[in-house]
Amino acid sequence: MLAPQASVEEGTLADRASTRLVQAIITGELIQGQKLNEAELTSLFGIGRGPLREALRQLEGMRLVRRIPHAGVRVVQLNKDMMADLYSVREALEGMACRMAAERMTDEEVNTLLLLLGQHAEQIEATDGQIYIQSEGDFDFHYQIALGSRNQMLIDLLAGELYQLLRMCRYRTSRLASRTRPALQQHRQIVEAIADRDGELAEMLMRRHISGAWKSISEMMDEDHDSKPKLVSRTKTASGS
Amino acid sequence: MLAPQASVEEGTLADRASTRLVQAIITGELIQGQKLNEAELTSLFGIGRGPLREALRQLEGMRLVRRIPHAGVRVVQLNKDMMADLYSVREALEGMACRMAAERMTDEEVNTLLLLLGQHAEQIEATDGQIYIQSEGDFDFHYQIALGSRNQMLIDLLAGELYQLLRMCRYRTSRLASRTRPALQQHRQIVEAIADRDGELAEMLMRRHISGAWKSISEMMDEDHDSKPKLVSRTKTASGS
DNA sequence: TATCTCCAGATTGTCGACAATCCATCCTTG
DNA sequence: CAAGGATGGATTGTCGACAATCTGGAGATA
Repeated sequence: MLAPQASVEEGTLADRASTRLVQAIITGELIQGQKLNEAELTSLFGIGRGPLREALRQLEGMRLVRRIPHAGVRVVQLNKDMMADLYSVREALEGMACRMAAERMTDEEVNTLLLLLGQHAEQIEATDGQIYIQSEGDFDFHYQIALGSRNQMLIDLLAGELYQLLRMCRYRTSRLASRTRPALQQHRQIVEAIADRDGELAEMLMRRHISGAWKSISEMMDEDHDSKPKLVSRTKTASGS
Repeated sequence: MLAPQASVEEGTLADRASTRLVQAIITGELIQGQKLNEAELTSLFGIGRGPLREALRQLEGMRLVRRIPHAGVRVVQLNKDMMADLYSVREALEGMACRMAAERMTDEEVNTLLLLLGQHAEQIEATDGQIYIQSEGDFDFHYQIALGSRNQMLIDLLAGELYQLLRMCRYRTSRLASRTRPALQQHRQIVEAIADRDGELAEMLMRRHISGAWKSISEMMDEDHDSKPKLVSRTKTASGS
């Protein structure tokens, strides 16, 4: 279960609880669909219910939990439909971000991207193509491009709520996705287009990169779904409710 | 000032406070940049600080307020950059929504859209082209198209956080935007493309519609900005009681 | 006079206790 | 025995009070 002690000691208790919960949900420490009991969490975190409830409200805004009045909050269920929605939205948003980044990024930022590609290539060689996808935060390729768009709202969306959901997807599908080398190659092409200040091409390549990733993940999920009886889900995979 | 009594009596106090605050911010009852004092709001709403703080966390997630730890929350300042960002994001998102809607909407939904256009035309004639933009909620054209996309994440974004920000923009610029008739004409073309199930064209028309709207608003803001000596100050934004 | 320090008031952050609501179980009743 | 309703426990929603932090100004010192 979750470690009873927080690692950082800065910020308000609500904010700290929020980041801890985000991490716990993304890594799977908190199972999808699991009911989050306030009393348990408060005693676990050693905080009162006030800050905890504020944190939960924040998580609700990030779509990481679903809250039903008088019935508690549950960790979100990442079904295939939701992931498809996420990748579609990312395709539109990151495509735009990529075009803007090509137009607005400084040369230094482009160099940073190139450096990133080098590091990723090394990681792939060192781990034989396993953990490329796991790179996070400042080191994430897509994150850097979002920053380059200079569109704060876009940055907030891609680096905030949608990014957390994406990390959640990656954690659940990392054992499936083994297409790190083609991904790296596509990243190279994208950076090349950005370096050439070719916004149109950069957008197109990014969109293709994301839709291709989804196609690959989608297929692998189907195979995985067939082989295993899968965890407890609602009656049908179709759009619920 | 805000009315001291809530109109609806359902849901938790936090949720009710949230919707009231959203409304107050959008309509300008709460001035942009204004500091939100918890004590004032609690006595005004007749609720405790717990629910109020939860509501404020929620508003923060919608980008309607900015919170600084130990320094309180302020209503967001809608400057031109932020509005430009919003319209860019909308262009990408609504463009995609429009394409998906053309592919996925039922014929009944398309008919609903046509009906909407008729109502809007009537309103324009009745008010001589004034209040078309103000239509909201279920009756909003863009909202209906978002619903037609069948992408829940897209719907949440466009009908949720981004929609509130858009309404806020509209309230601030309604006196400027008098291009209701060309907008209606563009809406007609979009519905036509959707009815023809031509997703590509529908997307393109929607993107052009939104970017055109922004260009118009942007120019009018510049003119308005020149005529007046600016009224937004960074400090001491008179927290009038 | 300008600047620094320190204090008091105000505001935000946090906690514990109480009230309202929901859920599962058991009991009654046909 | 099945169906419906009552009941107790658990959980969420809410409030008031206390602690931590910030802000603004008064006063001292160079």
